[in-house]
Amino acid sequence: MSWKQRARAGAYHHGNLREALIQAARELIKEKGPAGFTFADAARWAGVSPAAPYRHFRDREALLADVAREGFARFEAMLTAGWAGGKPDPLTAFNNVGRAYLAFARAEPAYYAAMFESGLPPDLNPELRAAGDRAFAVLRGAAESLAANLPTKGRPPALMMSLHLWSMAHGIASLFGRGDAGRRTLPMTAEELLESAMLIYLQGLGIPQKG
Amino acid sequence: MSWKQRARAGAYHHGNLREALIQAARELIKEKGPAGFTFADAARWAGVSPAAPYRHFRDREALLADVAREGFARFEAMLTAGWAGGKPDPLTAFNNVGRAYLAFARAEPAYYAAMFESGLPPDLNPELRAAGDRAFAVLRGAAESLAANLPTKGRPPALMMSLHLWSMAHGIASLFGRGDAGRRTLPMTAEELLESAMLIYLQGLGIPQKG
DNA sequence: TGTACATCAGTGAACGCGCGTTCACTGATGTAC
DNA sequence: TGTACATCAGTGAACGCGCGTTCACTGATGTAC
Repeated sequence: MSWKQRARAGAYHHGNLREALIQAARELIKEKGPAGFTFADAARWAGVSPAAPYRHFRDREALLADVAREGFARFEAMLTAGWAGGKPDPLTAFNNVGRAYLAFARAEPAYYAAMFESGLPPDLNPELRAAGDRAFAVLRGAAESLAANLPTKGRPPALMMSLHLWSMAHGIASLFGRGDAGRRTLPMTAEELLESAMLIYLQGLGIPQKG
Repeated sequence: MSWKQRARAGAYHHGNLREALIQAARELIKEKGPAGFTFADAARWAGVSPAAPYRHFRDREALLADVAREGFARFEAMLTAGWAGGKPDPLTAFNNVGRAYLAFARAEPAYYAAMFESGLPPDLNPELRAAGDRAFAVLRGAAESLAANLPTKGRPPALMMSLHLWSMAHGIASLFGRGDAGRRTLPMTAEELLESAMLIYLQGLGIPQKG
């Protein structure tokens, strides 16, 4: 019978309020943007009193930072899956990382906004910064594998190549590939735009295209 | 003496409150982000009563949209100046458009944020949309001039090339070249990153580099 | 050139509202013995 | 296995505050004659 008592009484101790608040923030950010939610909002969404969130987060910004941190972790996982250890070949896998970037931005507009458009200064929050760096490291690893196949002469540093990929994917995602109302319409898909850019870029690097 | 009376009494009729409010919004956005200012804030900054802004803007969002619209107009002017009619040659001028993009983002973080990160849906405000299109038209014109010098065979559409430039410049500016606290540090300048990317990209298009 | 009047652009007081935050509290849970 | 106690995670009432918005108003400006 104790489980039954728990189920009834469970309303008091929420059990996992911390995660519920992050989930609430995501929901509210998706609807109204990173600026469009309040601490009280999140509490209401999670079904607790307005004082409850203070048990878990110092303030609204701390909650927002945790959403961003969690977002970077999922982002990292998605990029890693896109890379797939360089399979079937580094060139294809490199392109797949770009596609994963776009897929994440579209599927998770709330995480994306918290990560990149919330105004949180990346350099002032070490944990957040570290989470972002781990995600970027995936891009860098991919660029390094790809660079290894290039002729040494005139080869750009892998770090730079990874920053090129990051910037291009980020620009396309922010302008044309977002999952919220800020998206600009385009006479092609975001994926096609990225793929065409990568094609020309890789050609410039001297990487032979598949025929 | 009438000028003196004006100077004293001028406090009543502000004279150019509309512009003053836009200026106030820019100042406040620069400090605290697009979400970080209120209608009352702007009025206070401009030195008028909290009811005064209603004579000029329906609400906060209308003011924000006007900031963005004005921003796009200045952006367009800056890109046009960068292009400089394709002088000294289309290739150099094309790169200069990219530099102008970065320069604007760095020099005008408030405009940039209002234009691209305020959450205003671009497709729901025709005037705003038109202002953005005019700015983009500069990129497109530049890409068309550049494309005219390319071998016809395998040449990508100029529209696509201009979208590539836009996305890359935007990605770099948003991540590494912004003028506010959201900037990520980088082991090179944003300009160097853009230039290196363009170099590879143009090589991929078969455009001979200058030696 | 002067006067009367309409219009415009601001005032300032007032309001209801929701937010952030604090506080003493209490119900539920975990643990020592 | 049961009991006492400490700790934890929530309540709910309260507060001060600033915001958005309305309102009747008034000072300044422009214009007709």
